[in-house]
Amino acid sequence: MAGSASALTPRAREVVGIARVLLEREGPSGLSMRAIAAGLGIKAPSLYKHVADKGALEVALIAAGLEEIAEAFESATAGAADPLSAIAREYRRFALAHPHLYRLMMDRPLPREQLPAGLEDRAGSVLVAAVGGDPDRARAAFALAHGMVSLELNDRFPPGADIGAAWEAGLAALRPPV
Amino acid sequence: MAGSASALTPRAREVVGIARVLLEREGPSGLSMRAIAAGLGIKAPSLYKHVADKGALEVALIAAGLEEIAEAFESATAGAADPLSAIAREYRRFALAHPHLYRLMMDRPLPREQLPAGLEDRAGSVLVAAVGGDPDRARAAFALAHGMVSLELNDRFPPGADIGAAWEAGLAALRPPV
DNA sequence: TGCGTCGGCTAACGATGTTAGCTAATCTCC
DNA sequence: GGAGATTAGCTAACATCGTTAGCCGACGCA
Repeated sequence: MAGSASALTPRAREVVGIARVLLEREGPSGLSMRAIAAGLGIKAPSLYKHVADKGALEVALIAAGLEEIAEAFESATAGAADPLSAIAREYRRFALAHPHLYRLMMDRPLPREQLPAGLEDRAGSVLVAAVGGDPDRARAAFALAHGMVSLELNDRFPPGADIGAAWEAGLAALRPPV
Repeated sequence: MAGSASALTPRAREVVGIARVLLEREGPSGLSMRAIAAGLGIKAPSLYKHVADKGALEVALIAAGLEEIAEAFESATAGAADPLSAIAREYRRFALAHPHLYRLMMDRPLPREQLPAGLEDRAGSVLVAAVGGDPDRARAAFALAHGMVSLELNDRFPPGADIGAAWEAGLAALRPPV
């Protein structure tokens, strides 16, 4: 019985909704309990009637993000000629569209116990298939993708680097052999 | 004239030294100005006589970490038969030995202006050579390495995953062609 | 001797997450 | 319909955080 998103009361879902907007619009420093409360027209302490603490709120955001990624993977690979590239495209698109959420999701240990069961495997199994069935290659591909977007979001490549070409170089190396 | 580590006064270097110990031992939440000051037997406001603010202190830690990595790369590739594997080994070793410092270094945009000039390129050029000269492959290798250690540090691989095998799968794909 | 810089100090401010305890409204049930 | 319980808000407050202002003693040096 992990506290999954569906276990949230309607008002709690509003809280998470505002939190999401604030995080995406103003970054992590804008995600304060007082700001979230203000977005709902209430005061900060009242939030604790709906959410255990800020950590639980973040877990809800993480779970929502993971679900969006899993759905994107599933629909992108359905009948795709090159599923690995399709996944890579979706992964990068998500990270660039939601940079603060992506960091919140990835820059800390996974709170497995508090996540809906099976969520983690959903995205994983699609990737294993796309890479040809080898879980080690799938993990390398996961690392490549996470590393690429993480470095891109944190402005780690030298100015002028052709990030698309770097992606293609990595994917070409990891694409399943014919 | 970026404020490089060598531009620090001796007392400031002590401050950074305590900060490093605190960060590595207690994690980012243990890295407070008051705790650093206590480690020196003084009070927090006195720190500002030696360091501009907490951000500058973090930049000093980041610069120190980058220098250590660059040195490790250089000595590990000197005359190595398989330089790419040597770099990968050093990279992972550093990240696992200093997880909190690694996160501090990587989980944010690079403060290029405040870093000693050339520091960034030092590690980069070694990697480009190790991968066979193609900068795109070098960036993919960088992403692979950062992704692998980031996922490992954040406990992102399923329990029981053979992380060494995943590394090898990725490196094998990116190793320069004979 | 006197002046200036250096490196401490205390007091305080504003922001953060969070708790305790109150209250008004609403729901449930006899 | 009235009584009790639950819900969902509130104010006040606390500890902790980074940081600033302003004071003061010790030391170097002319």
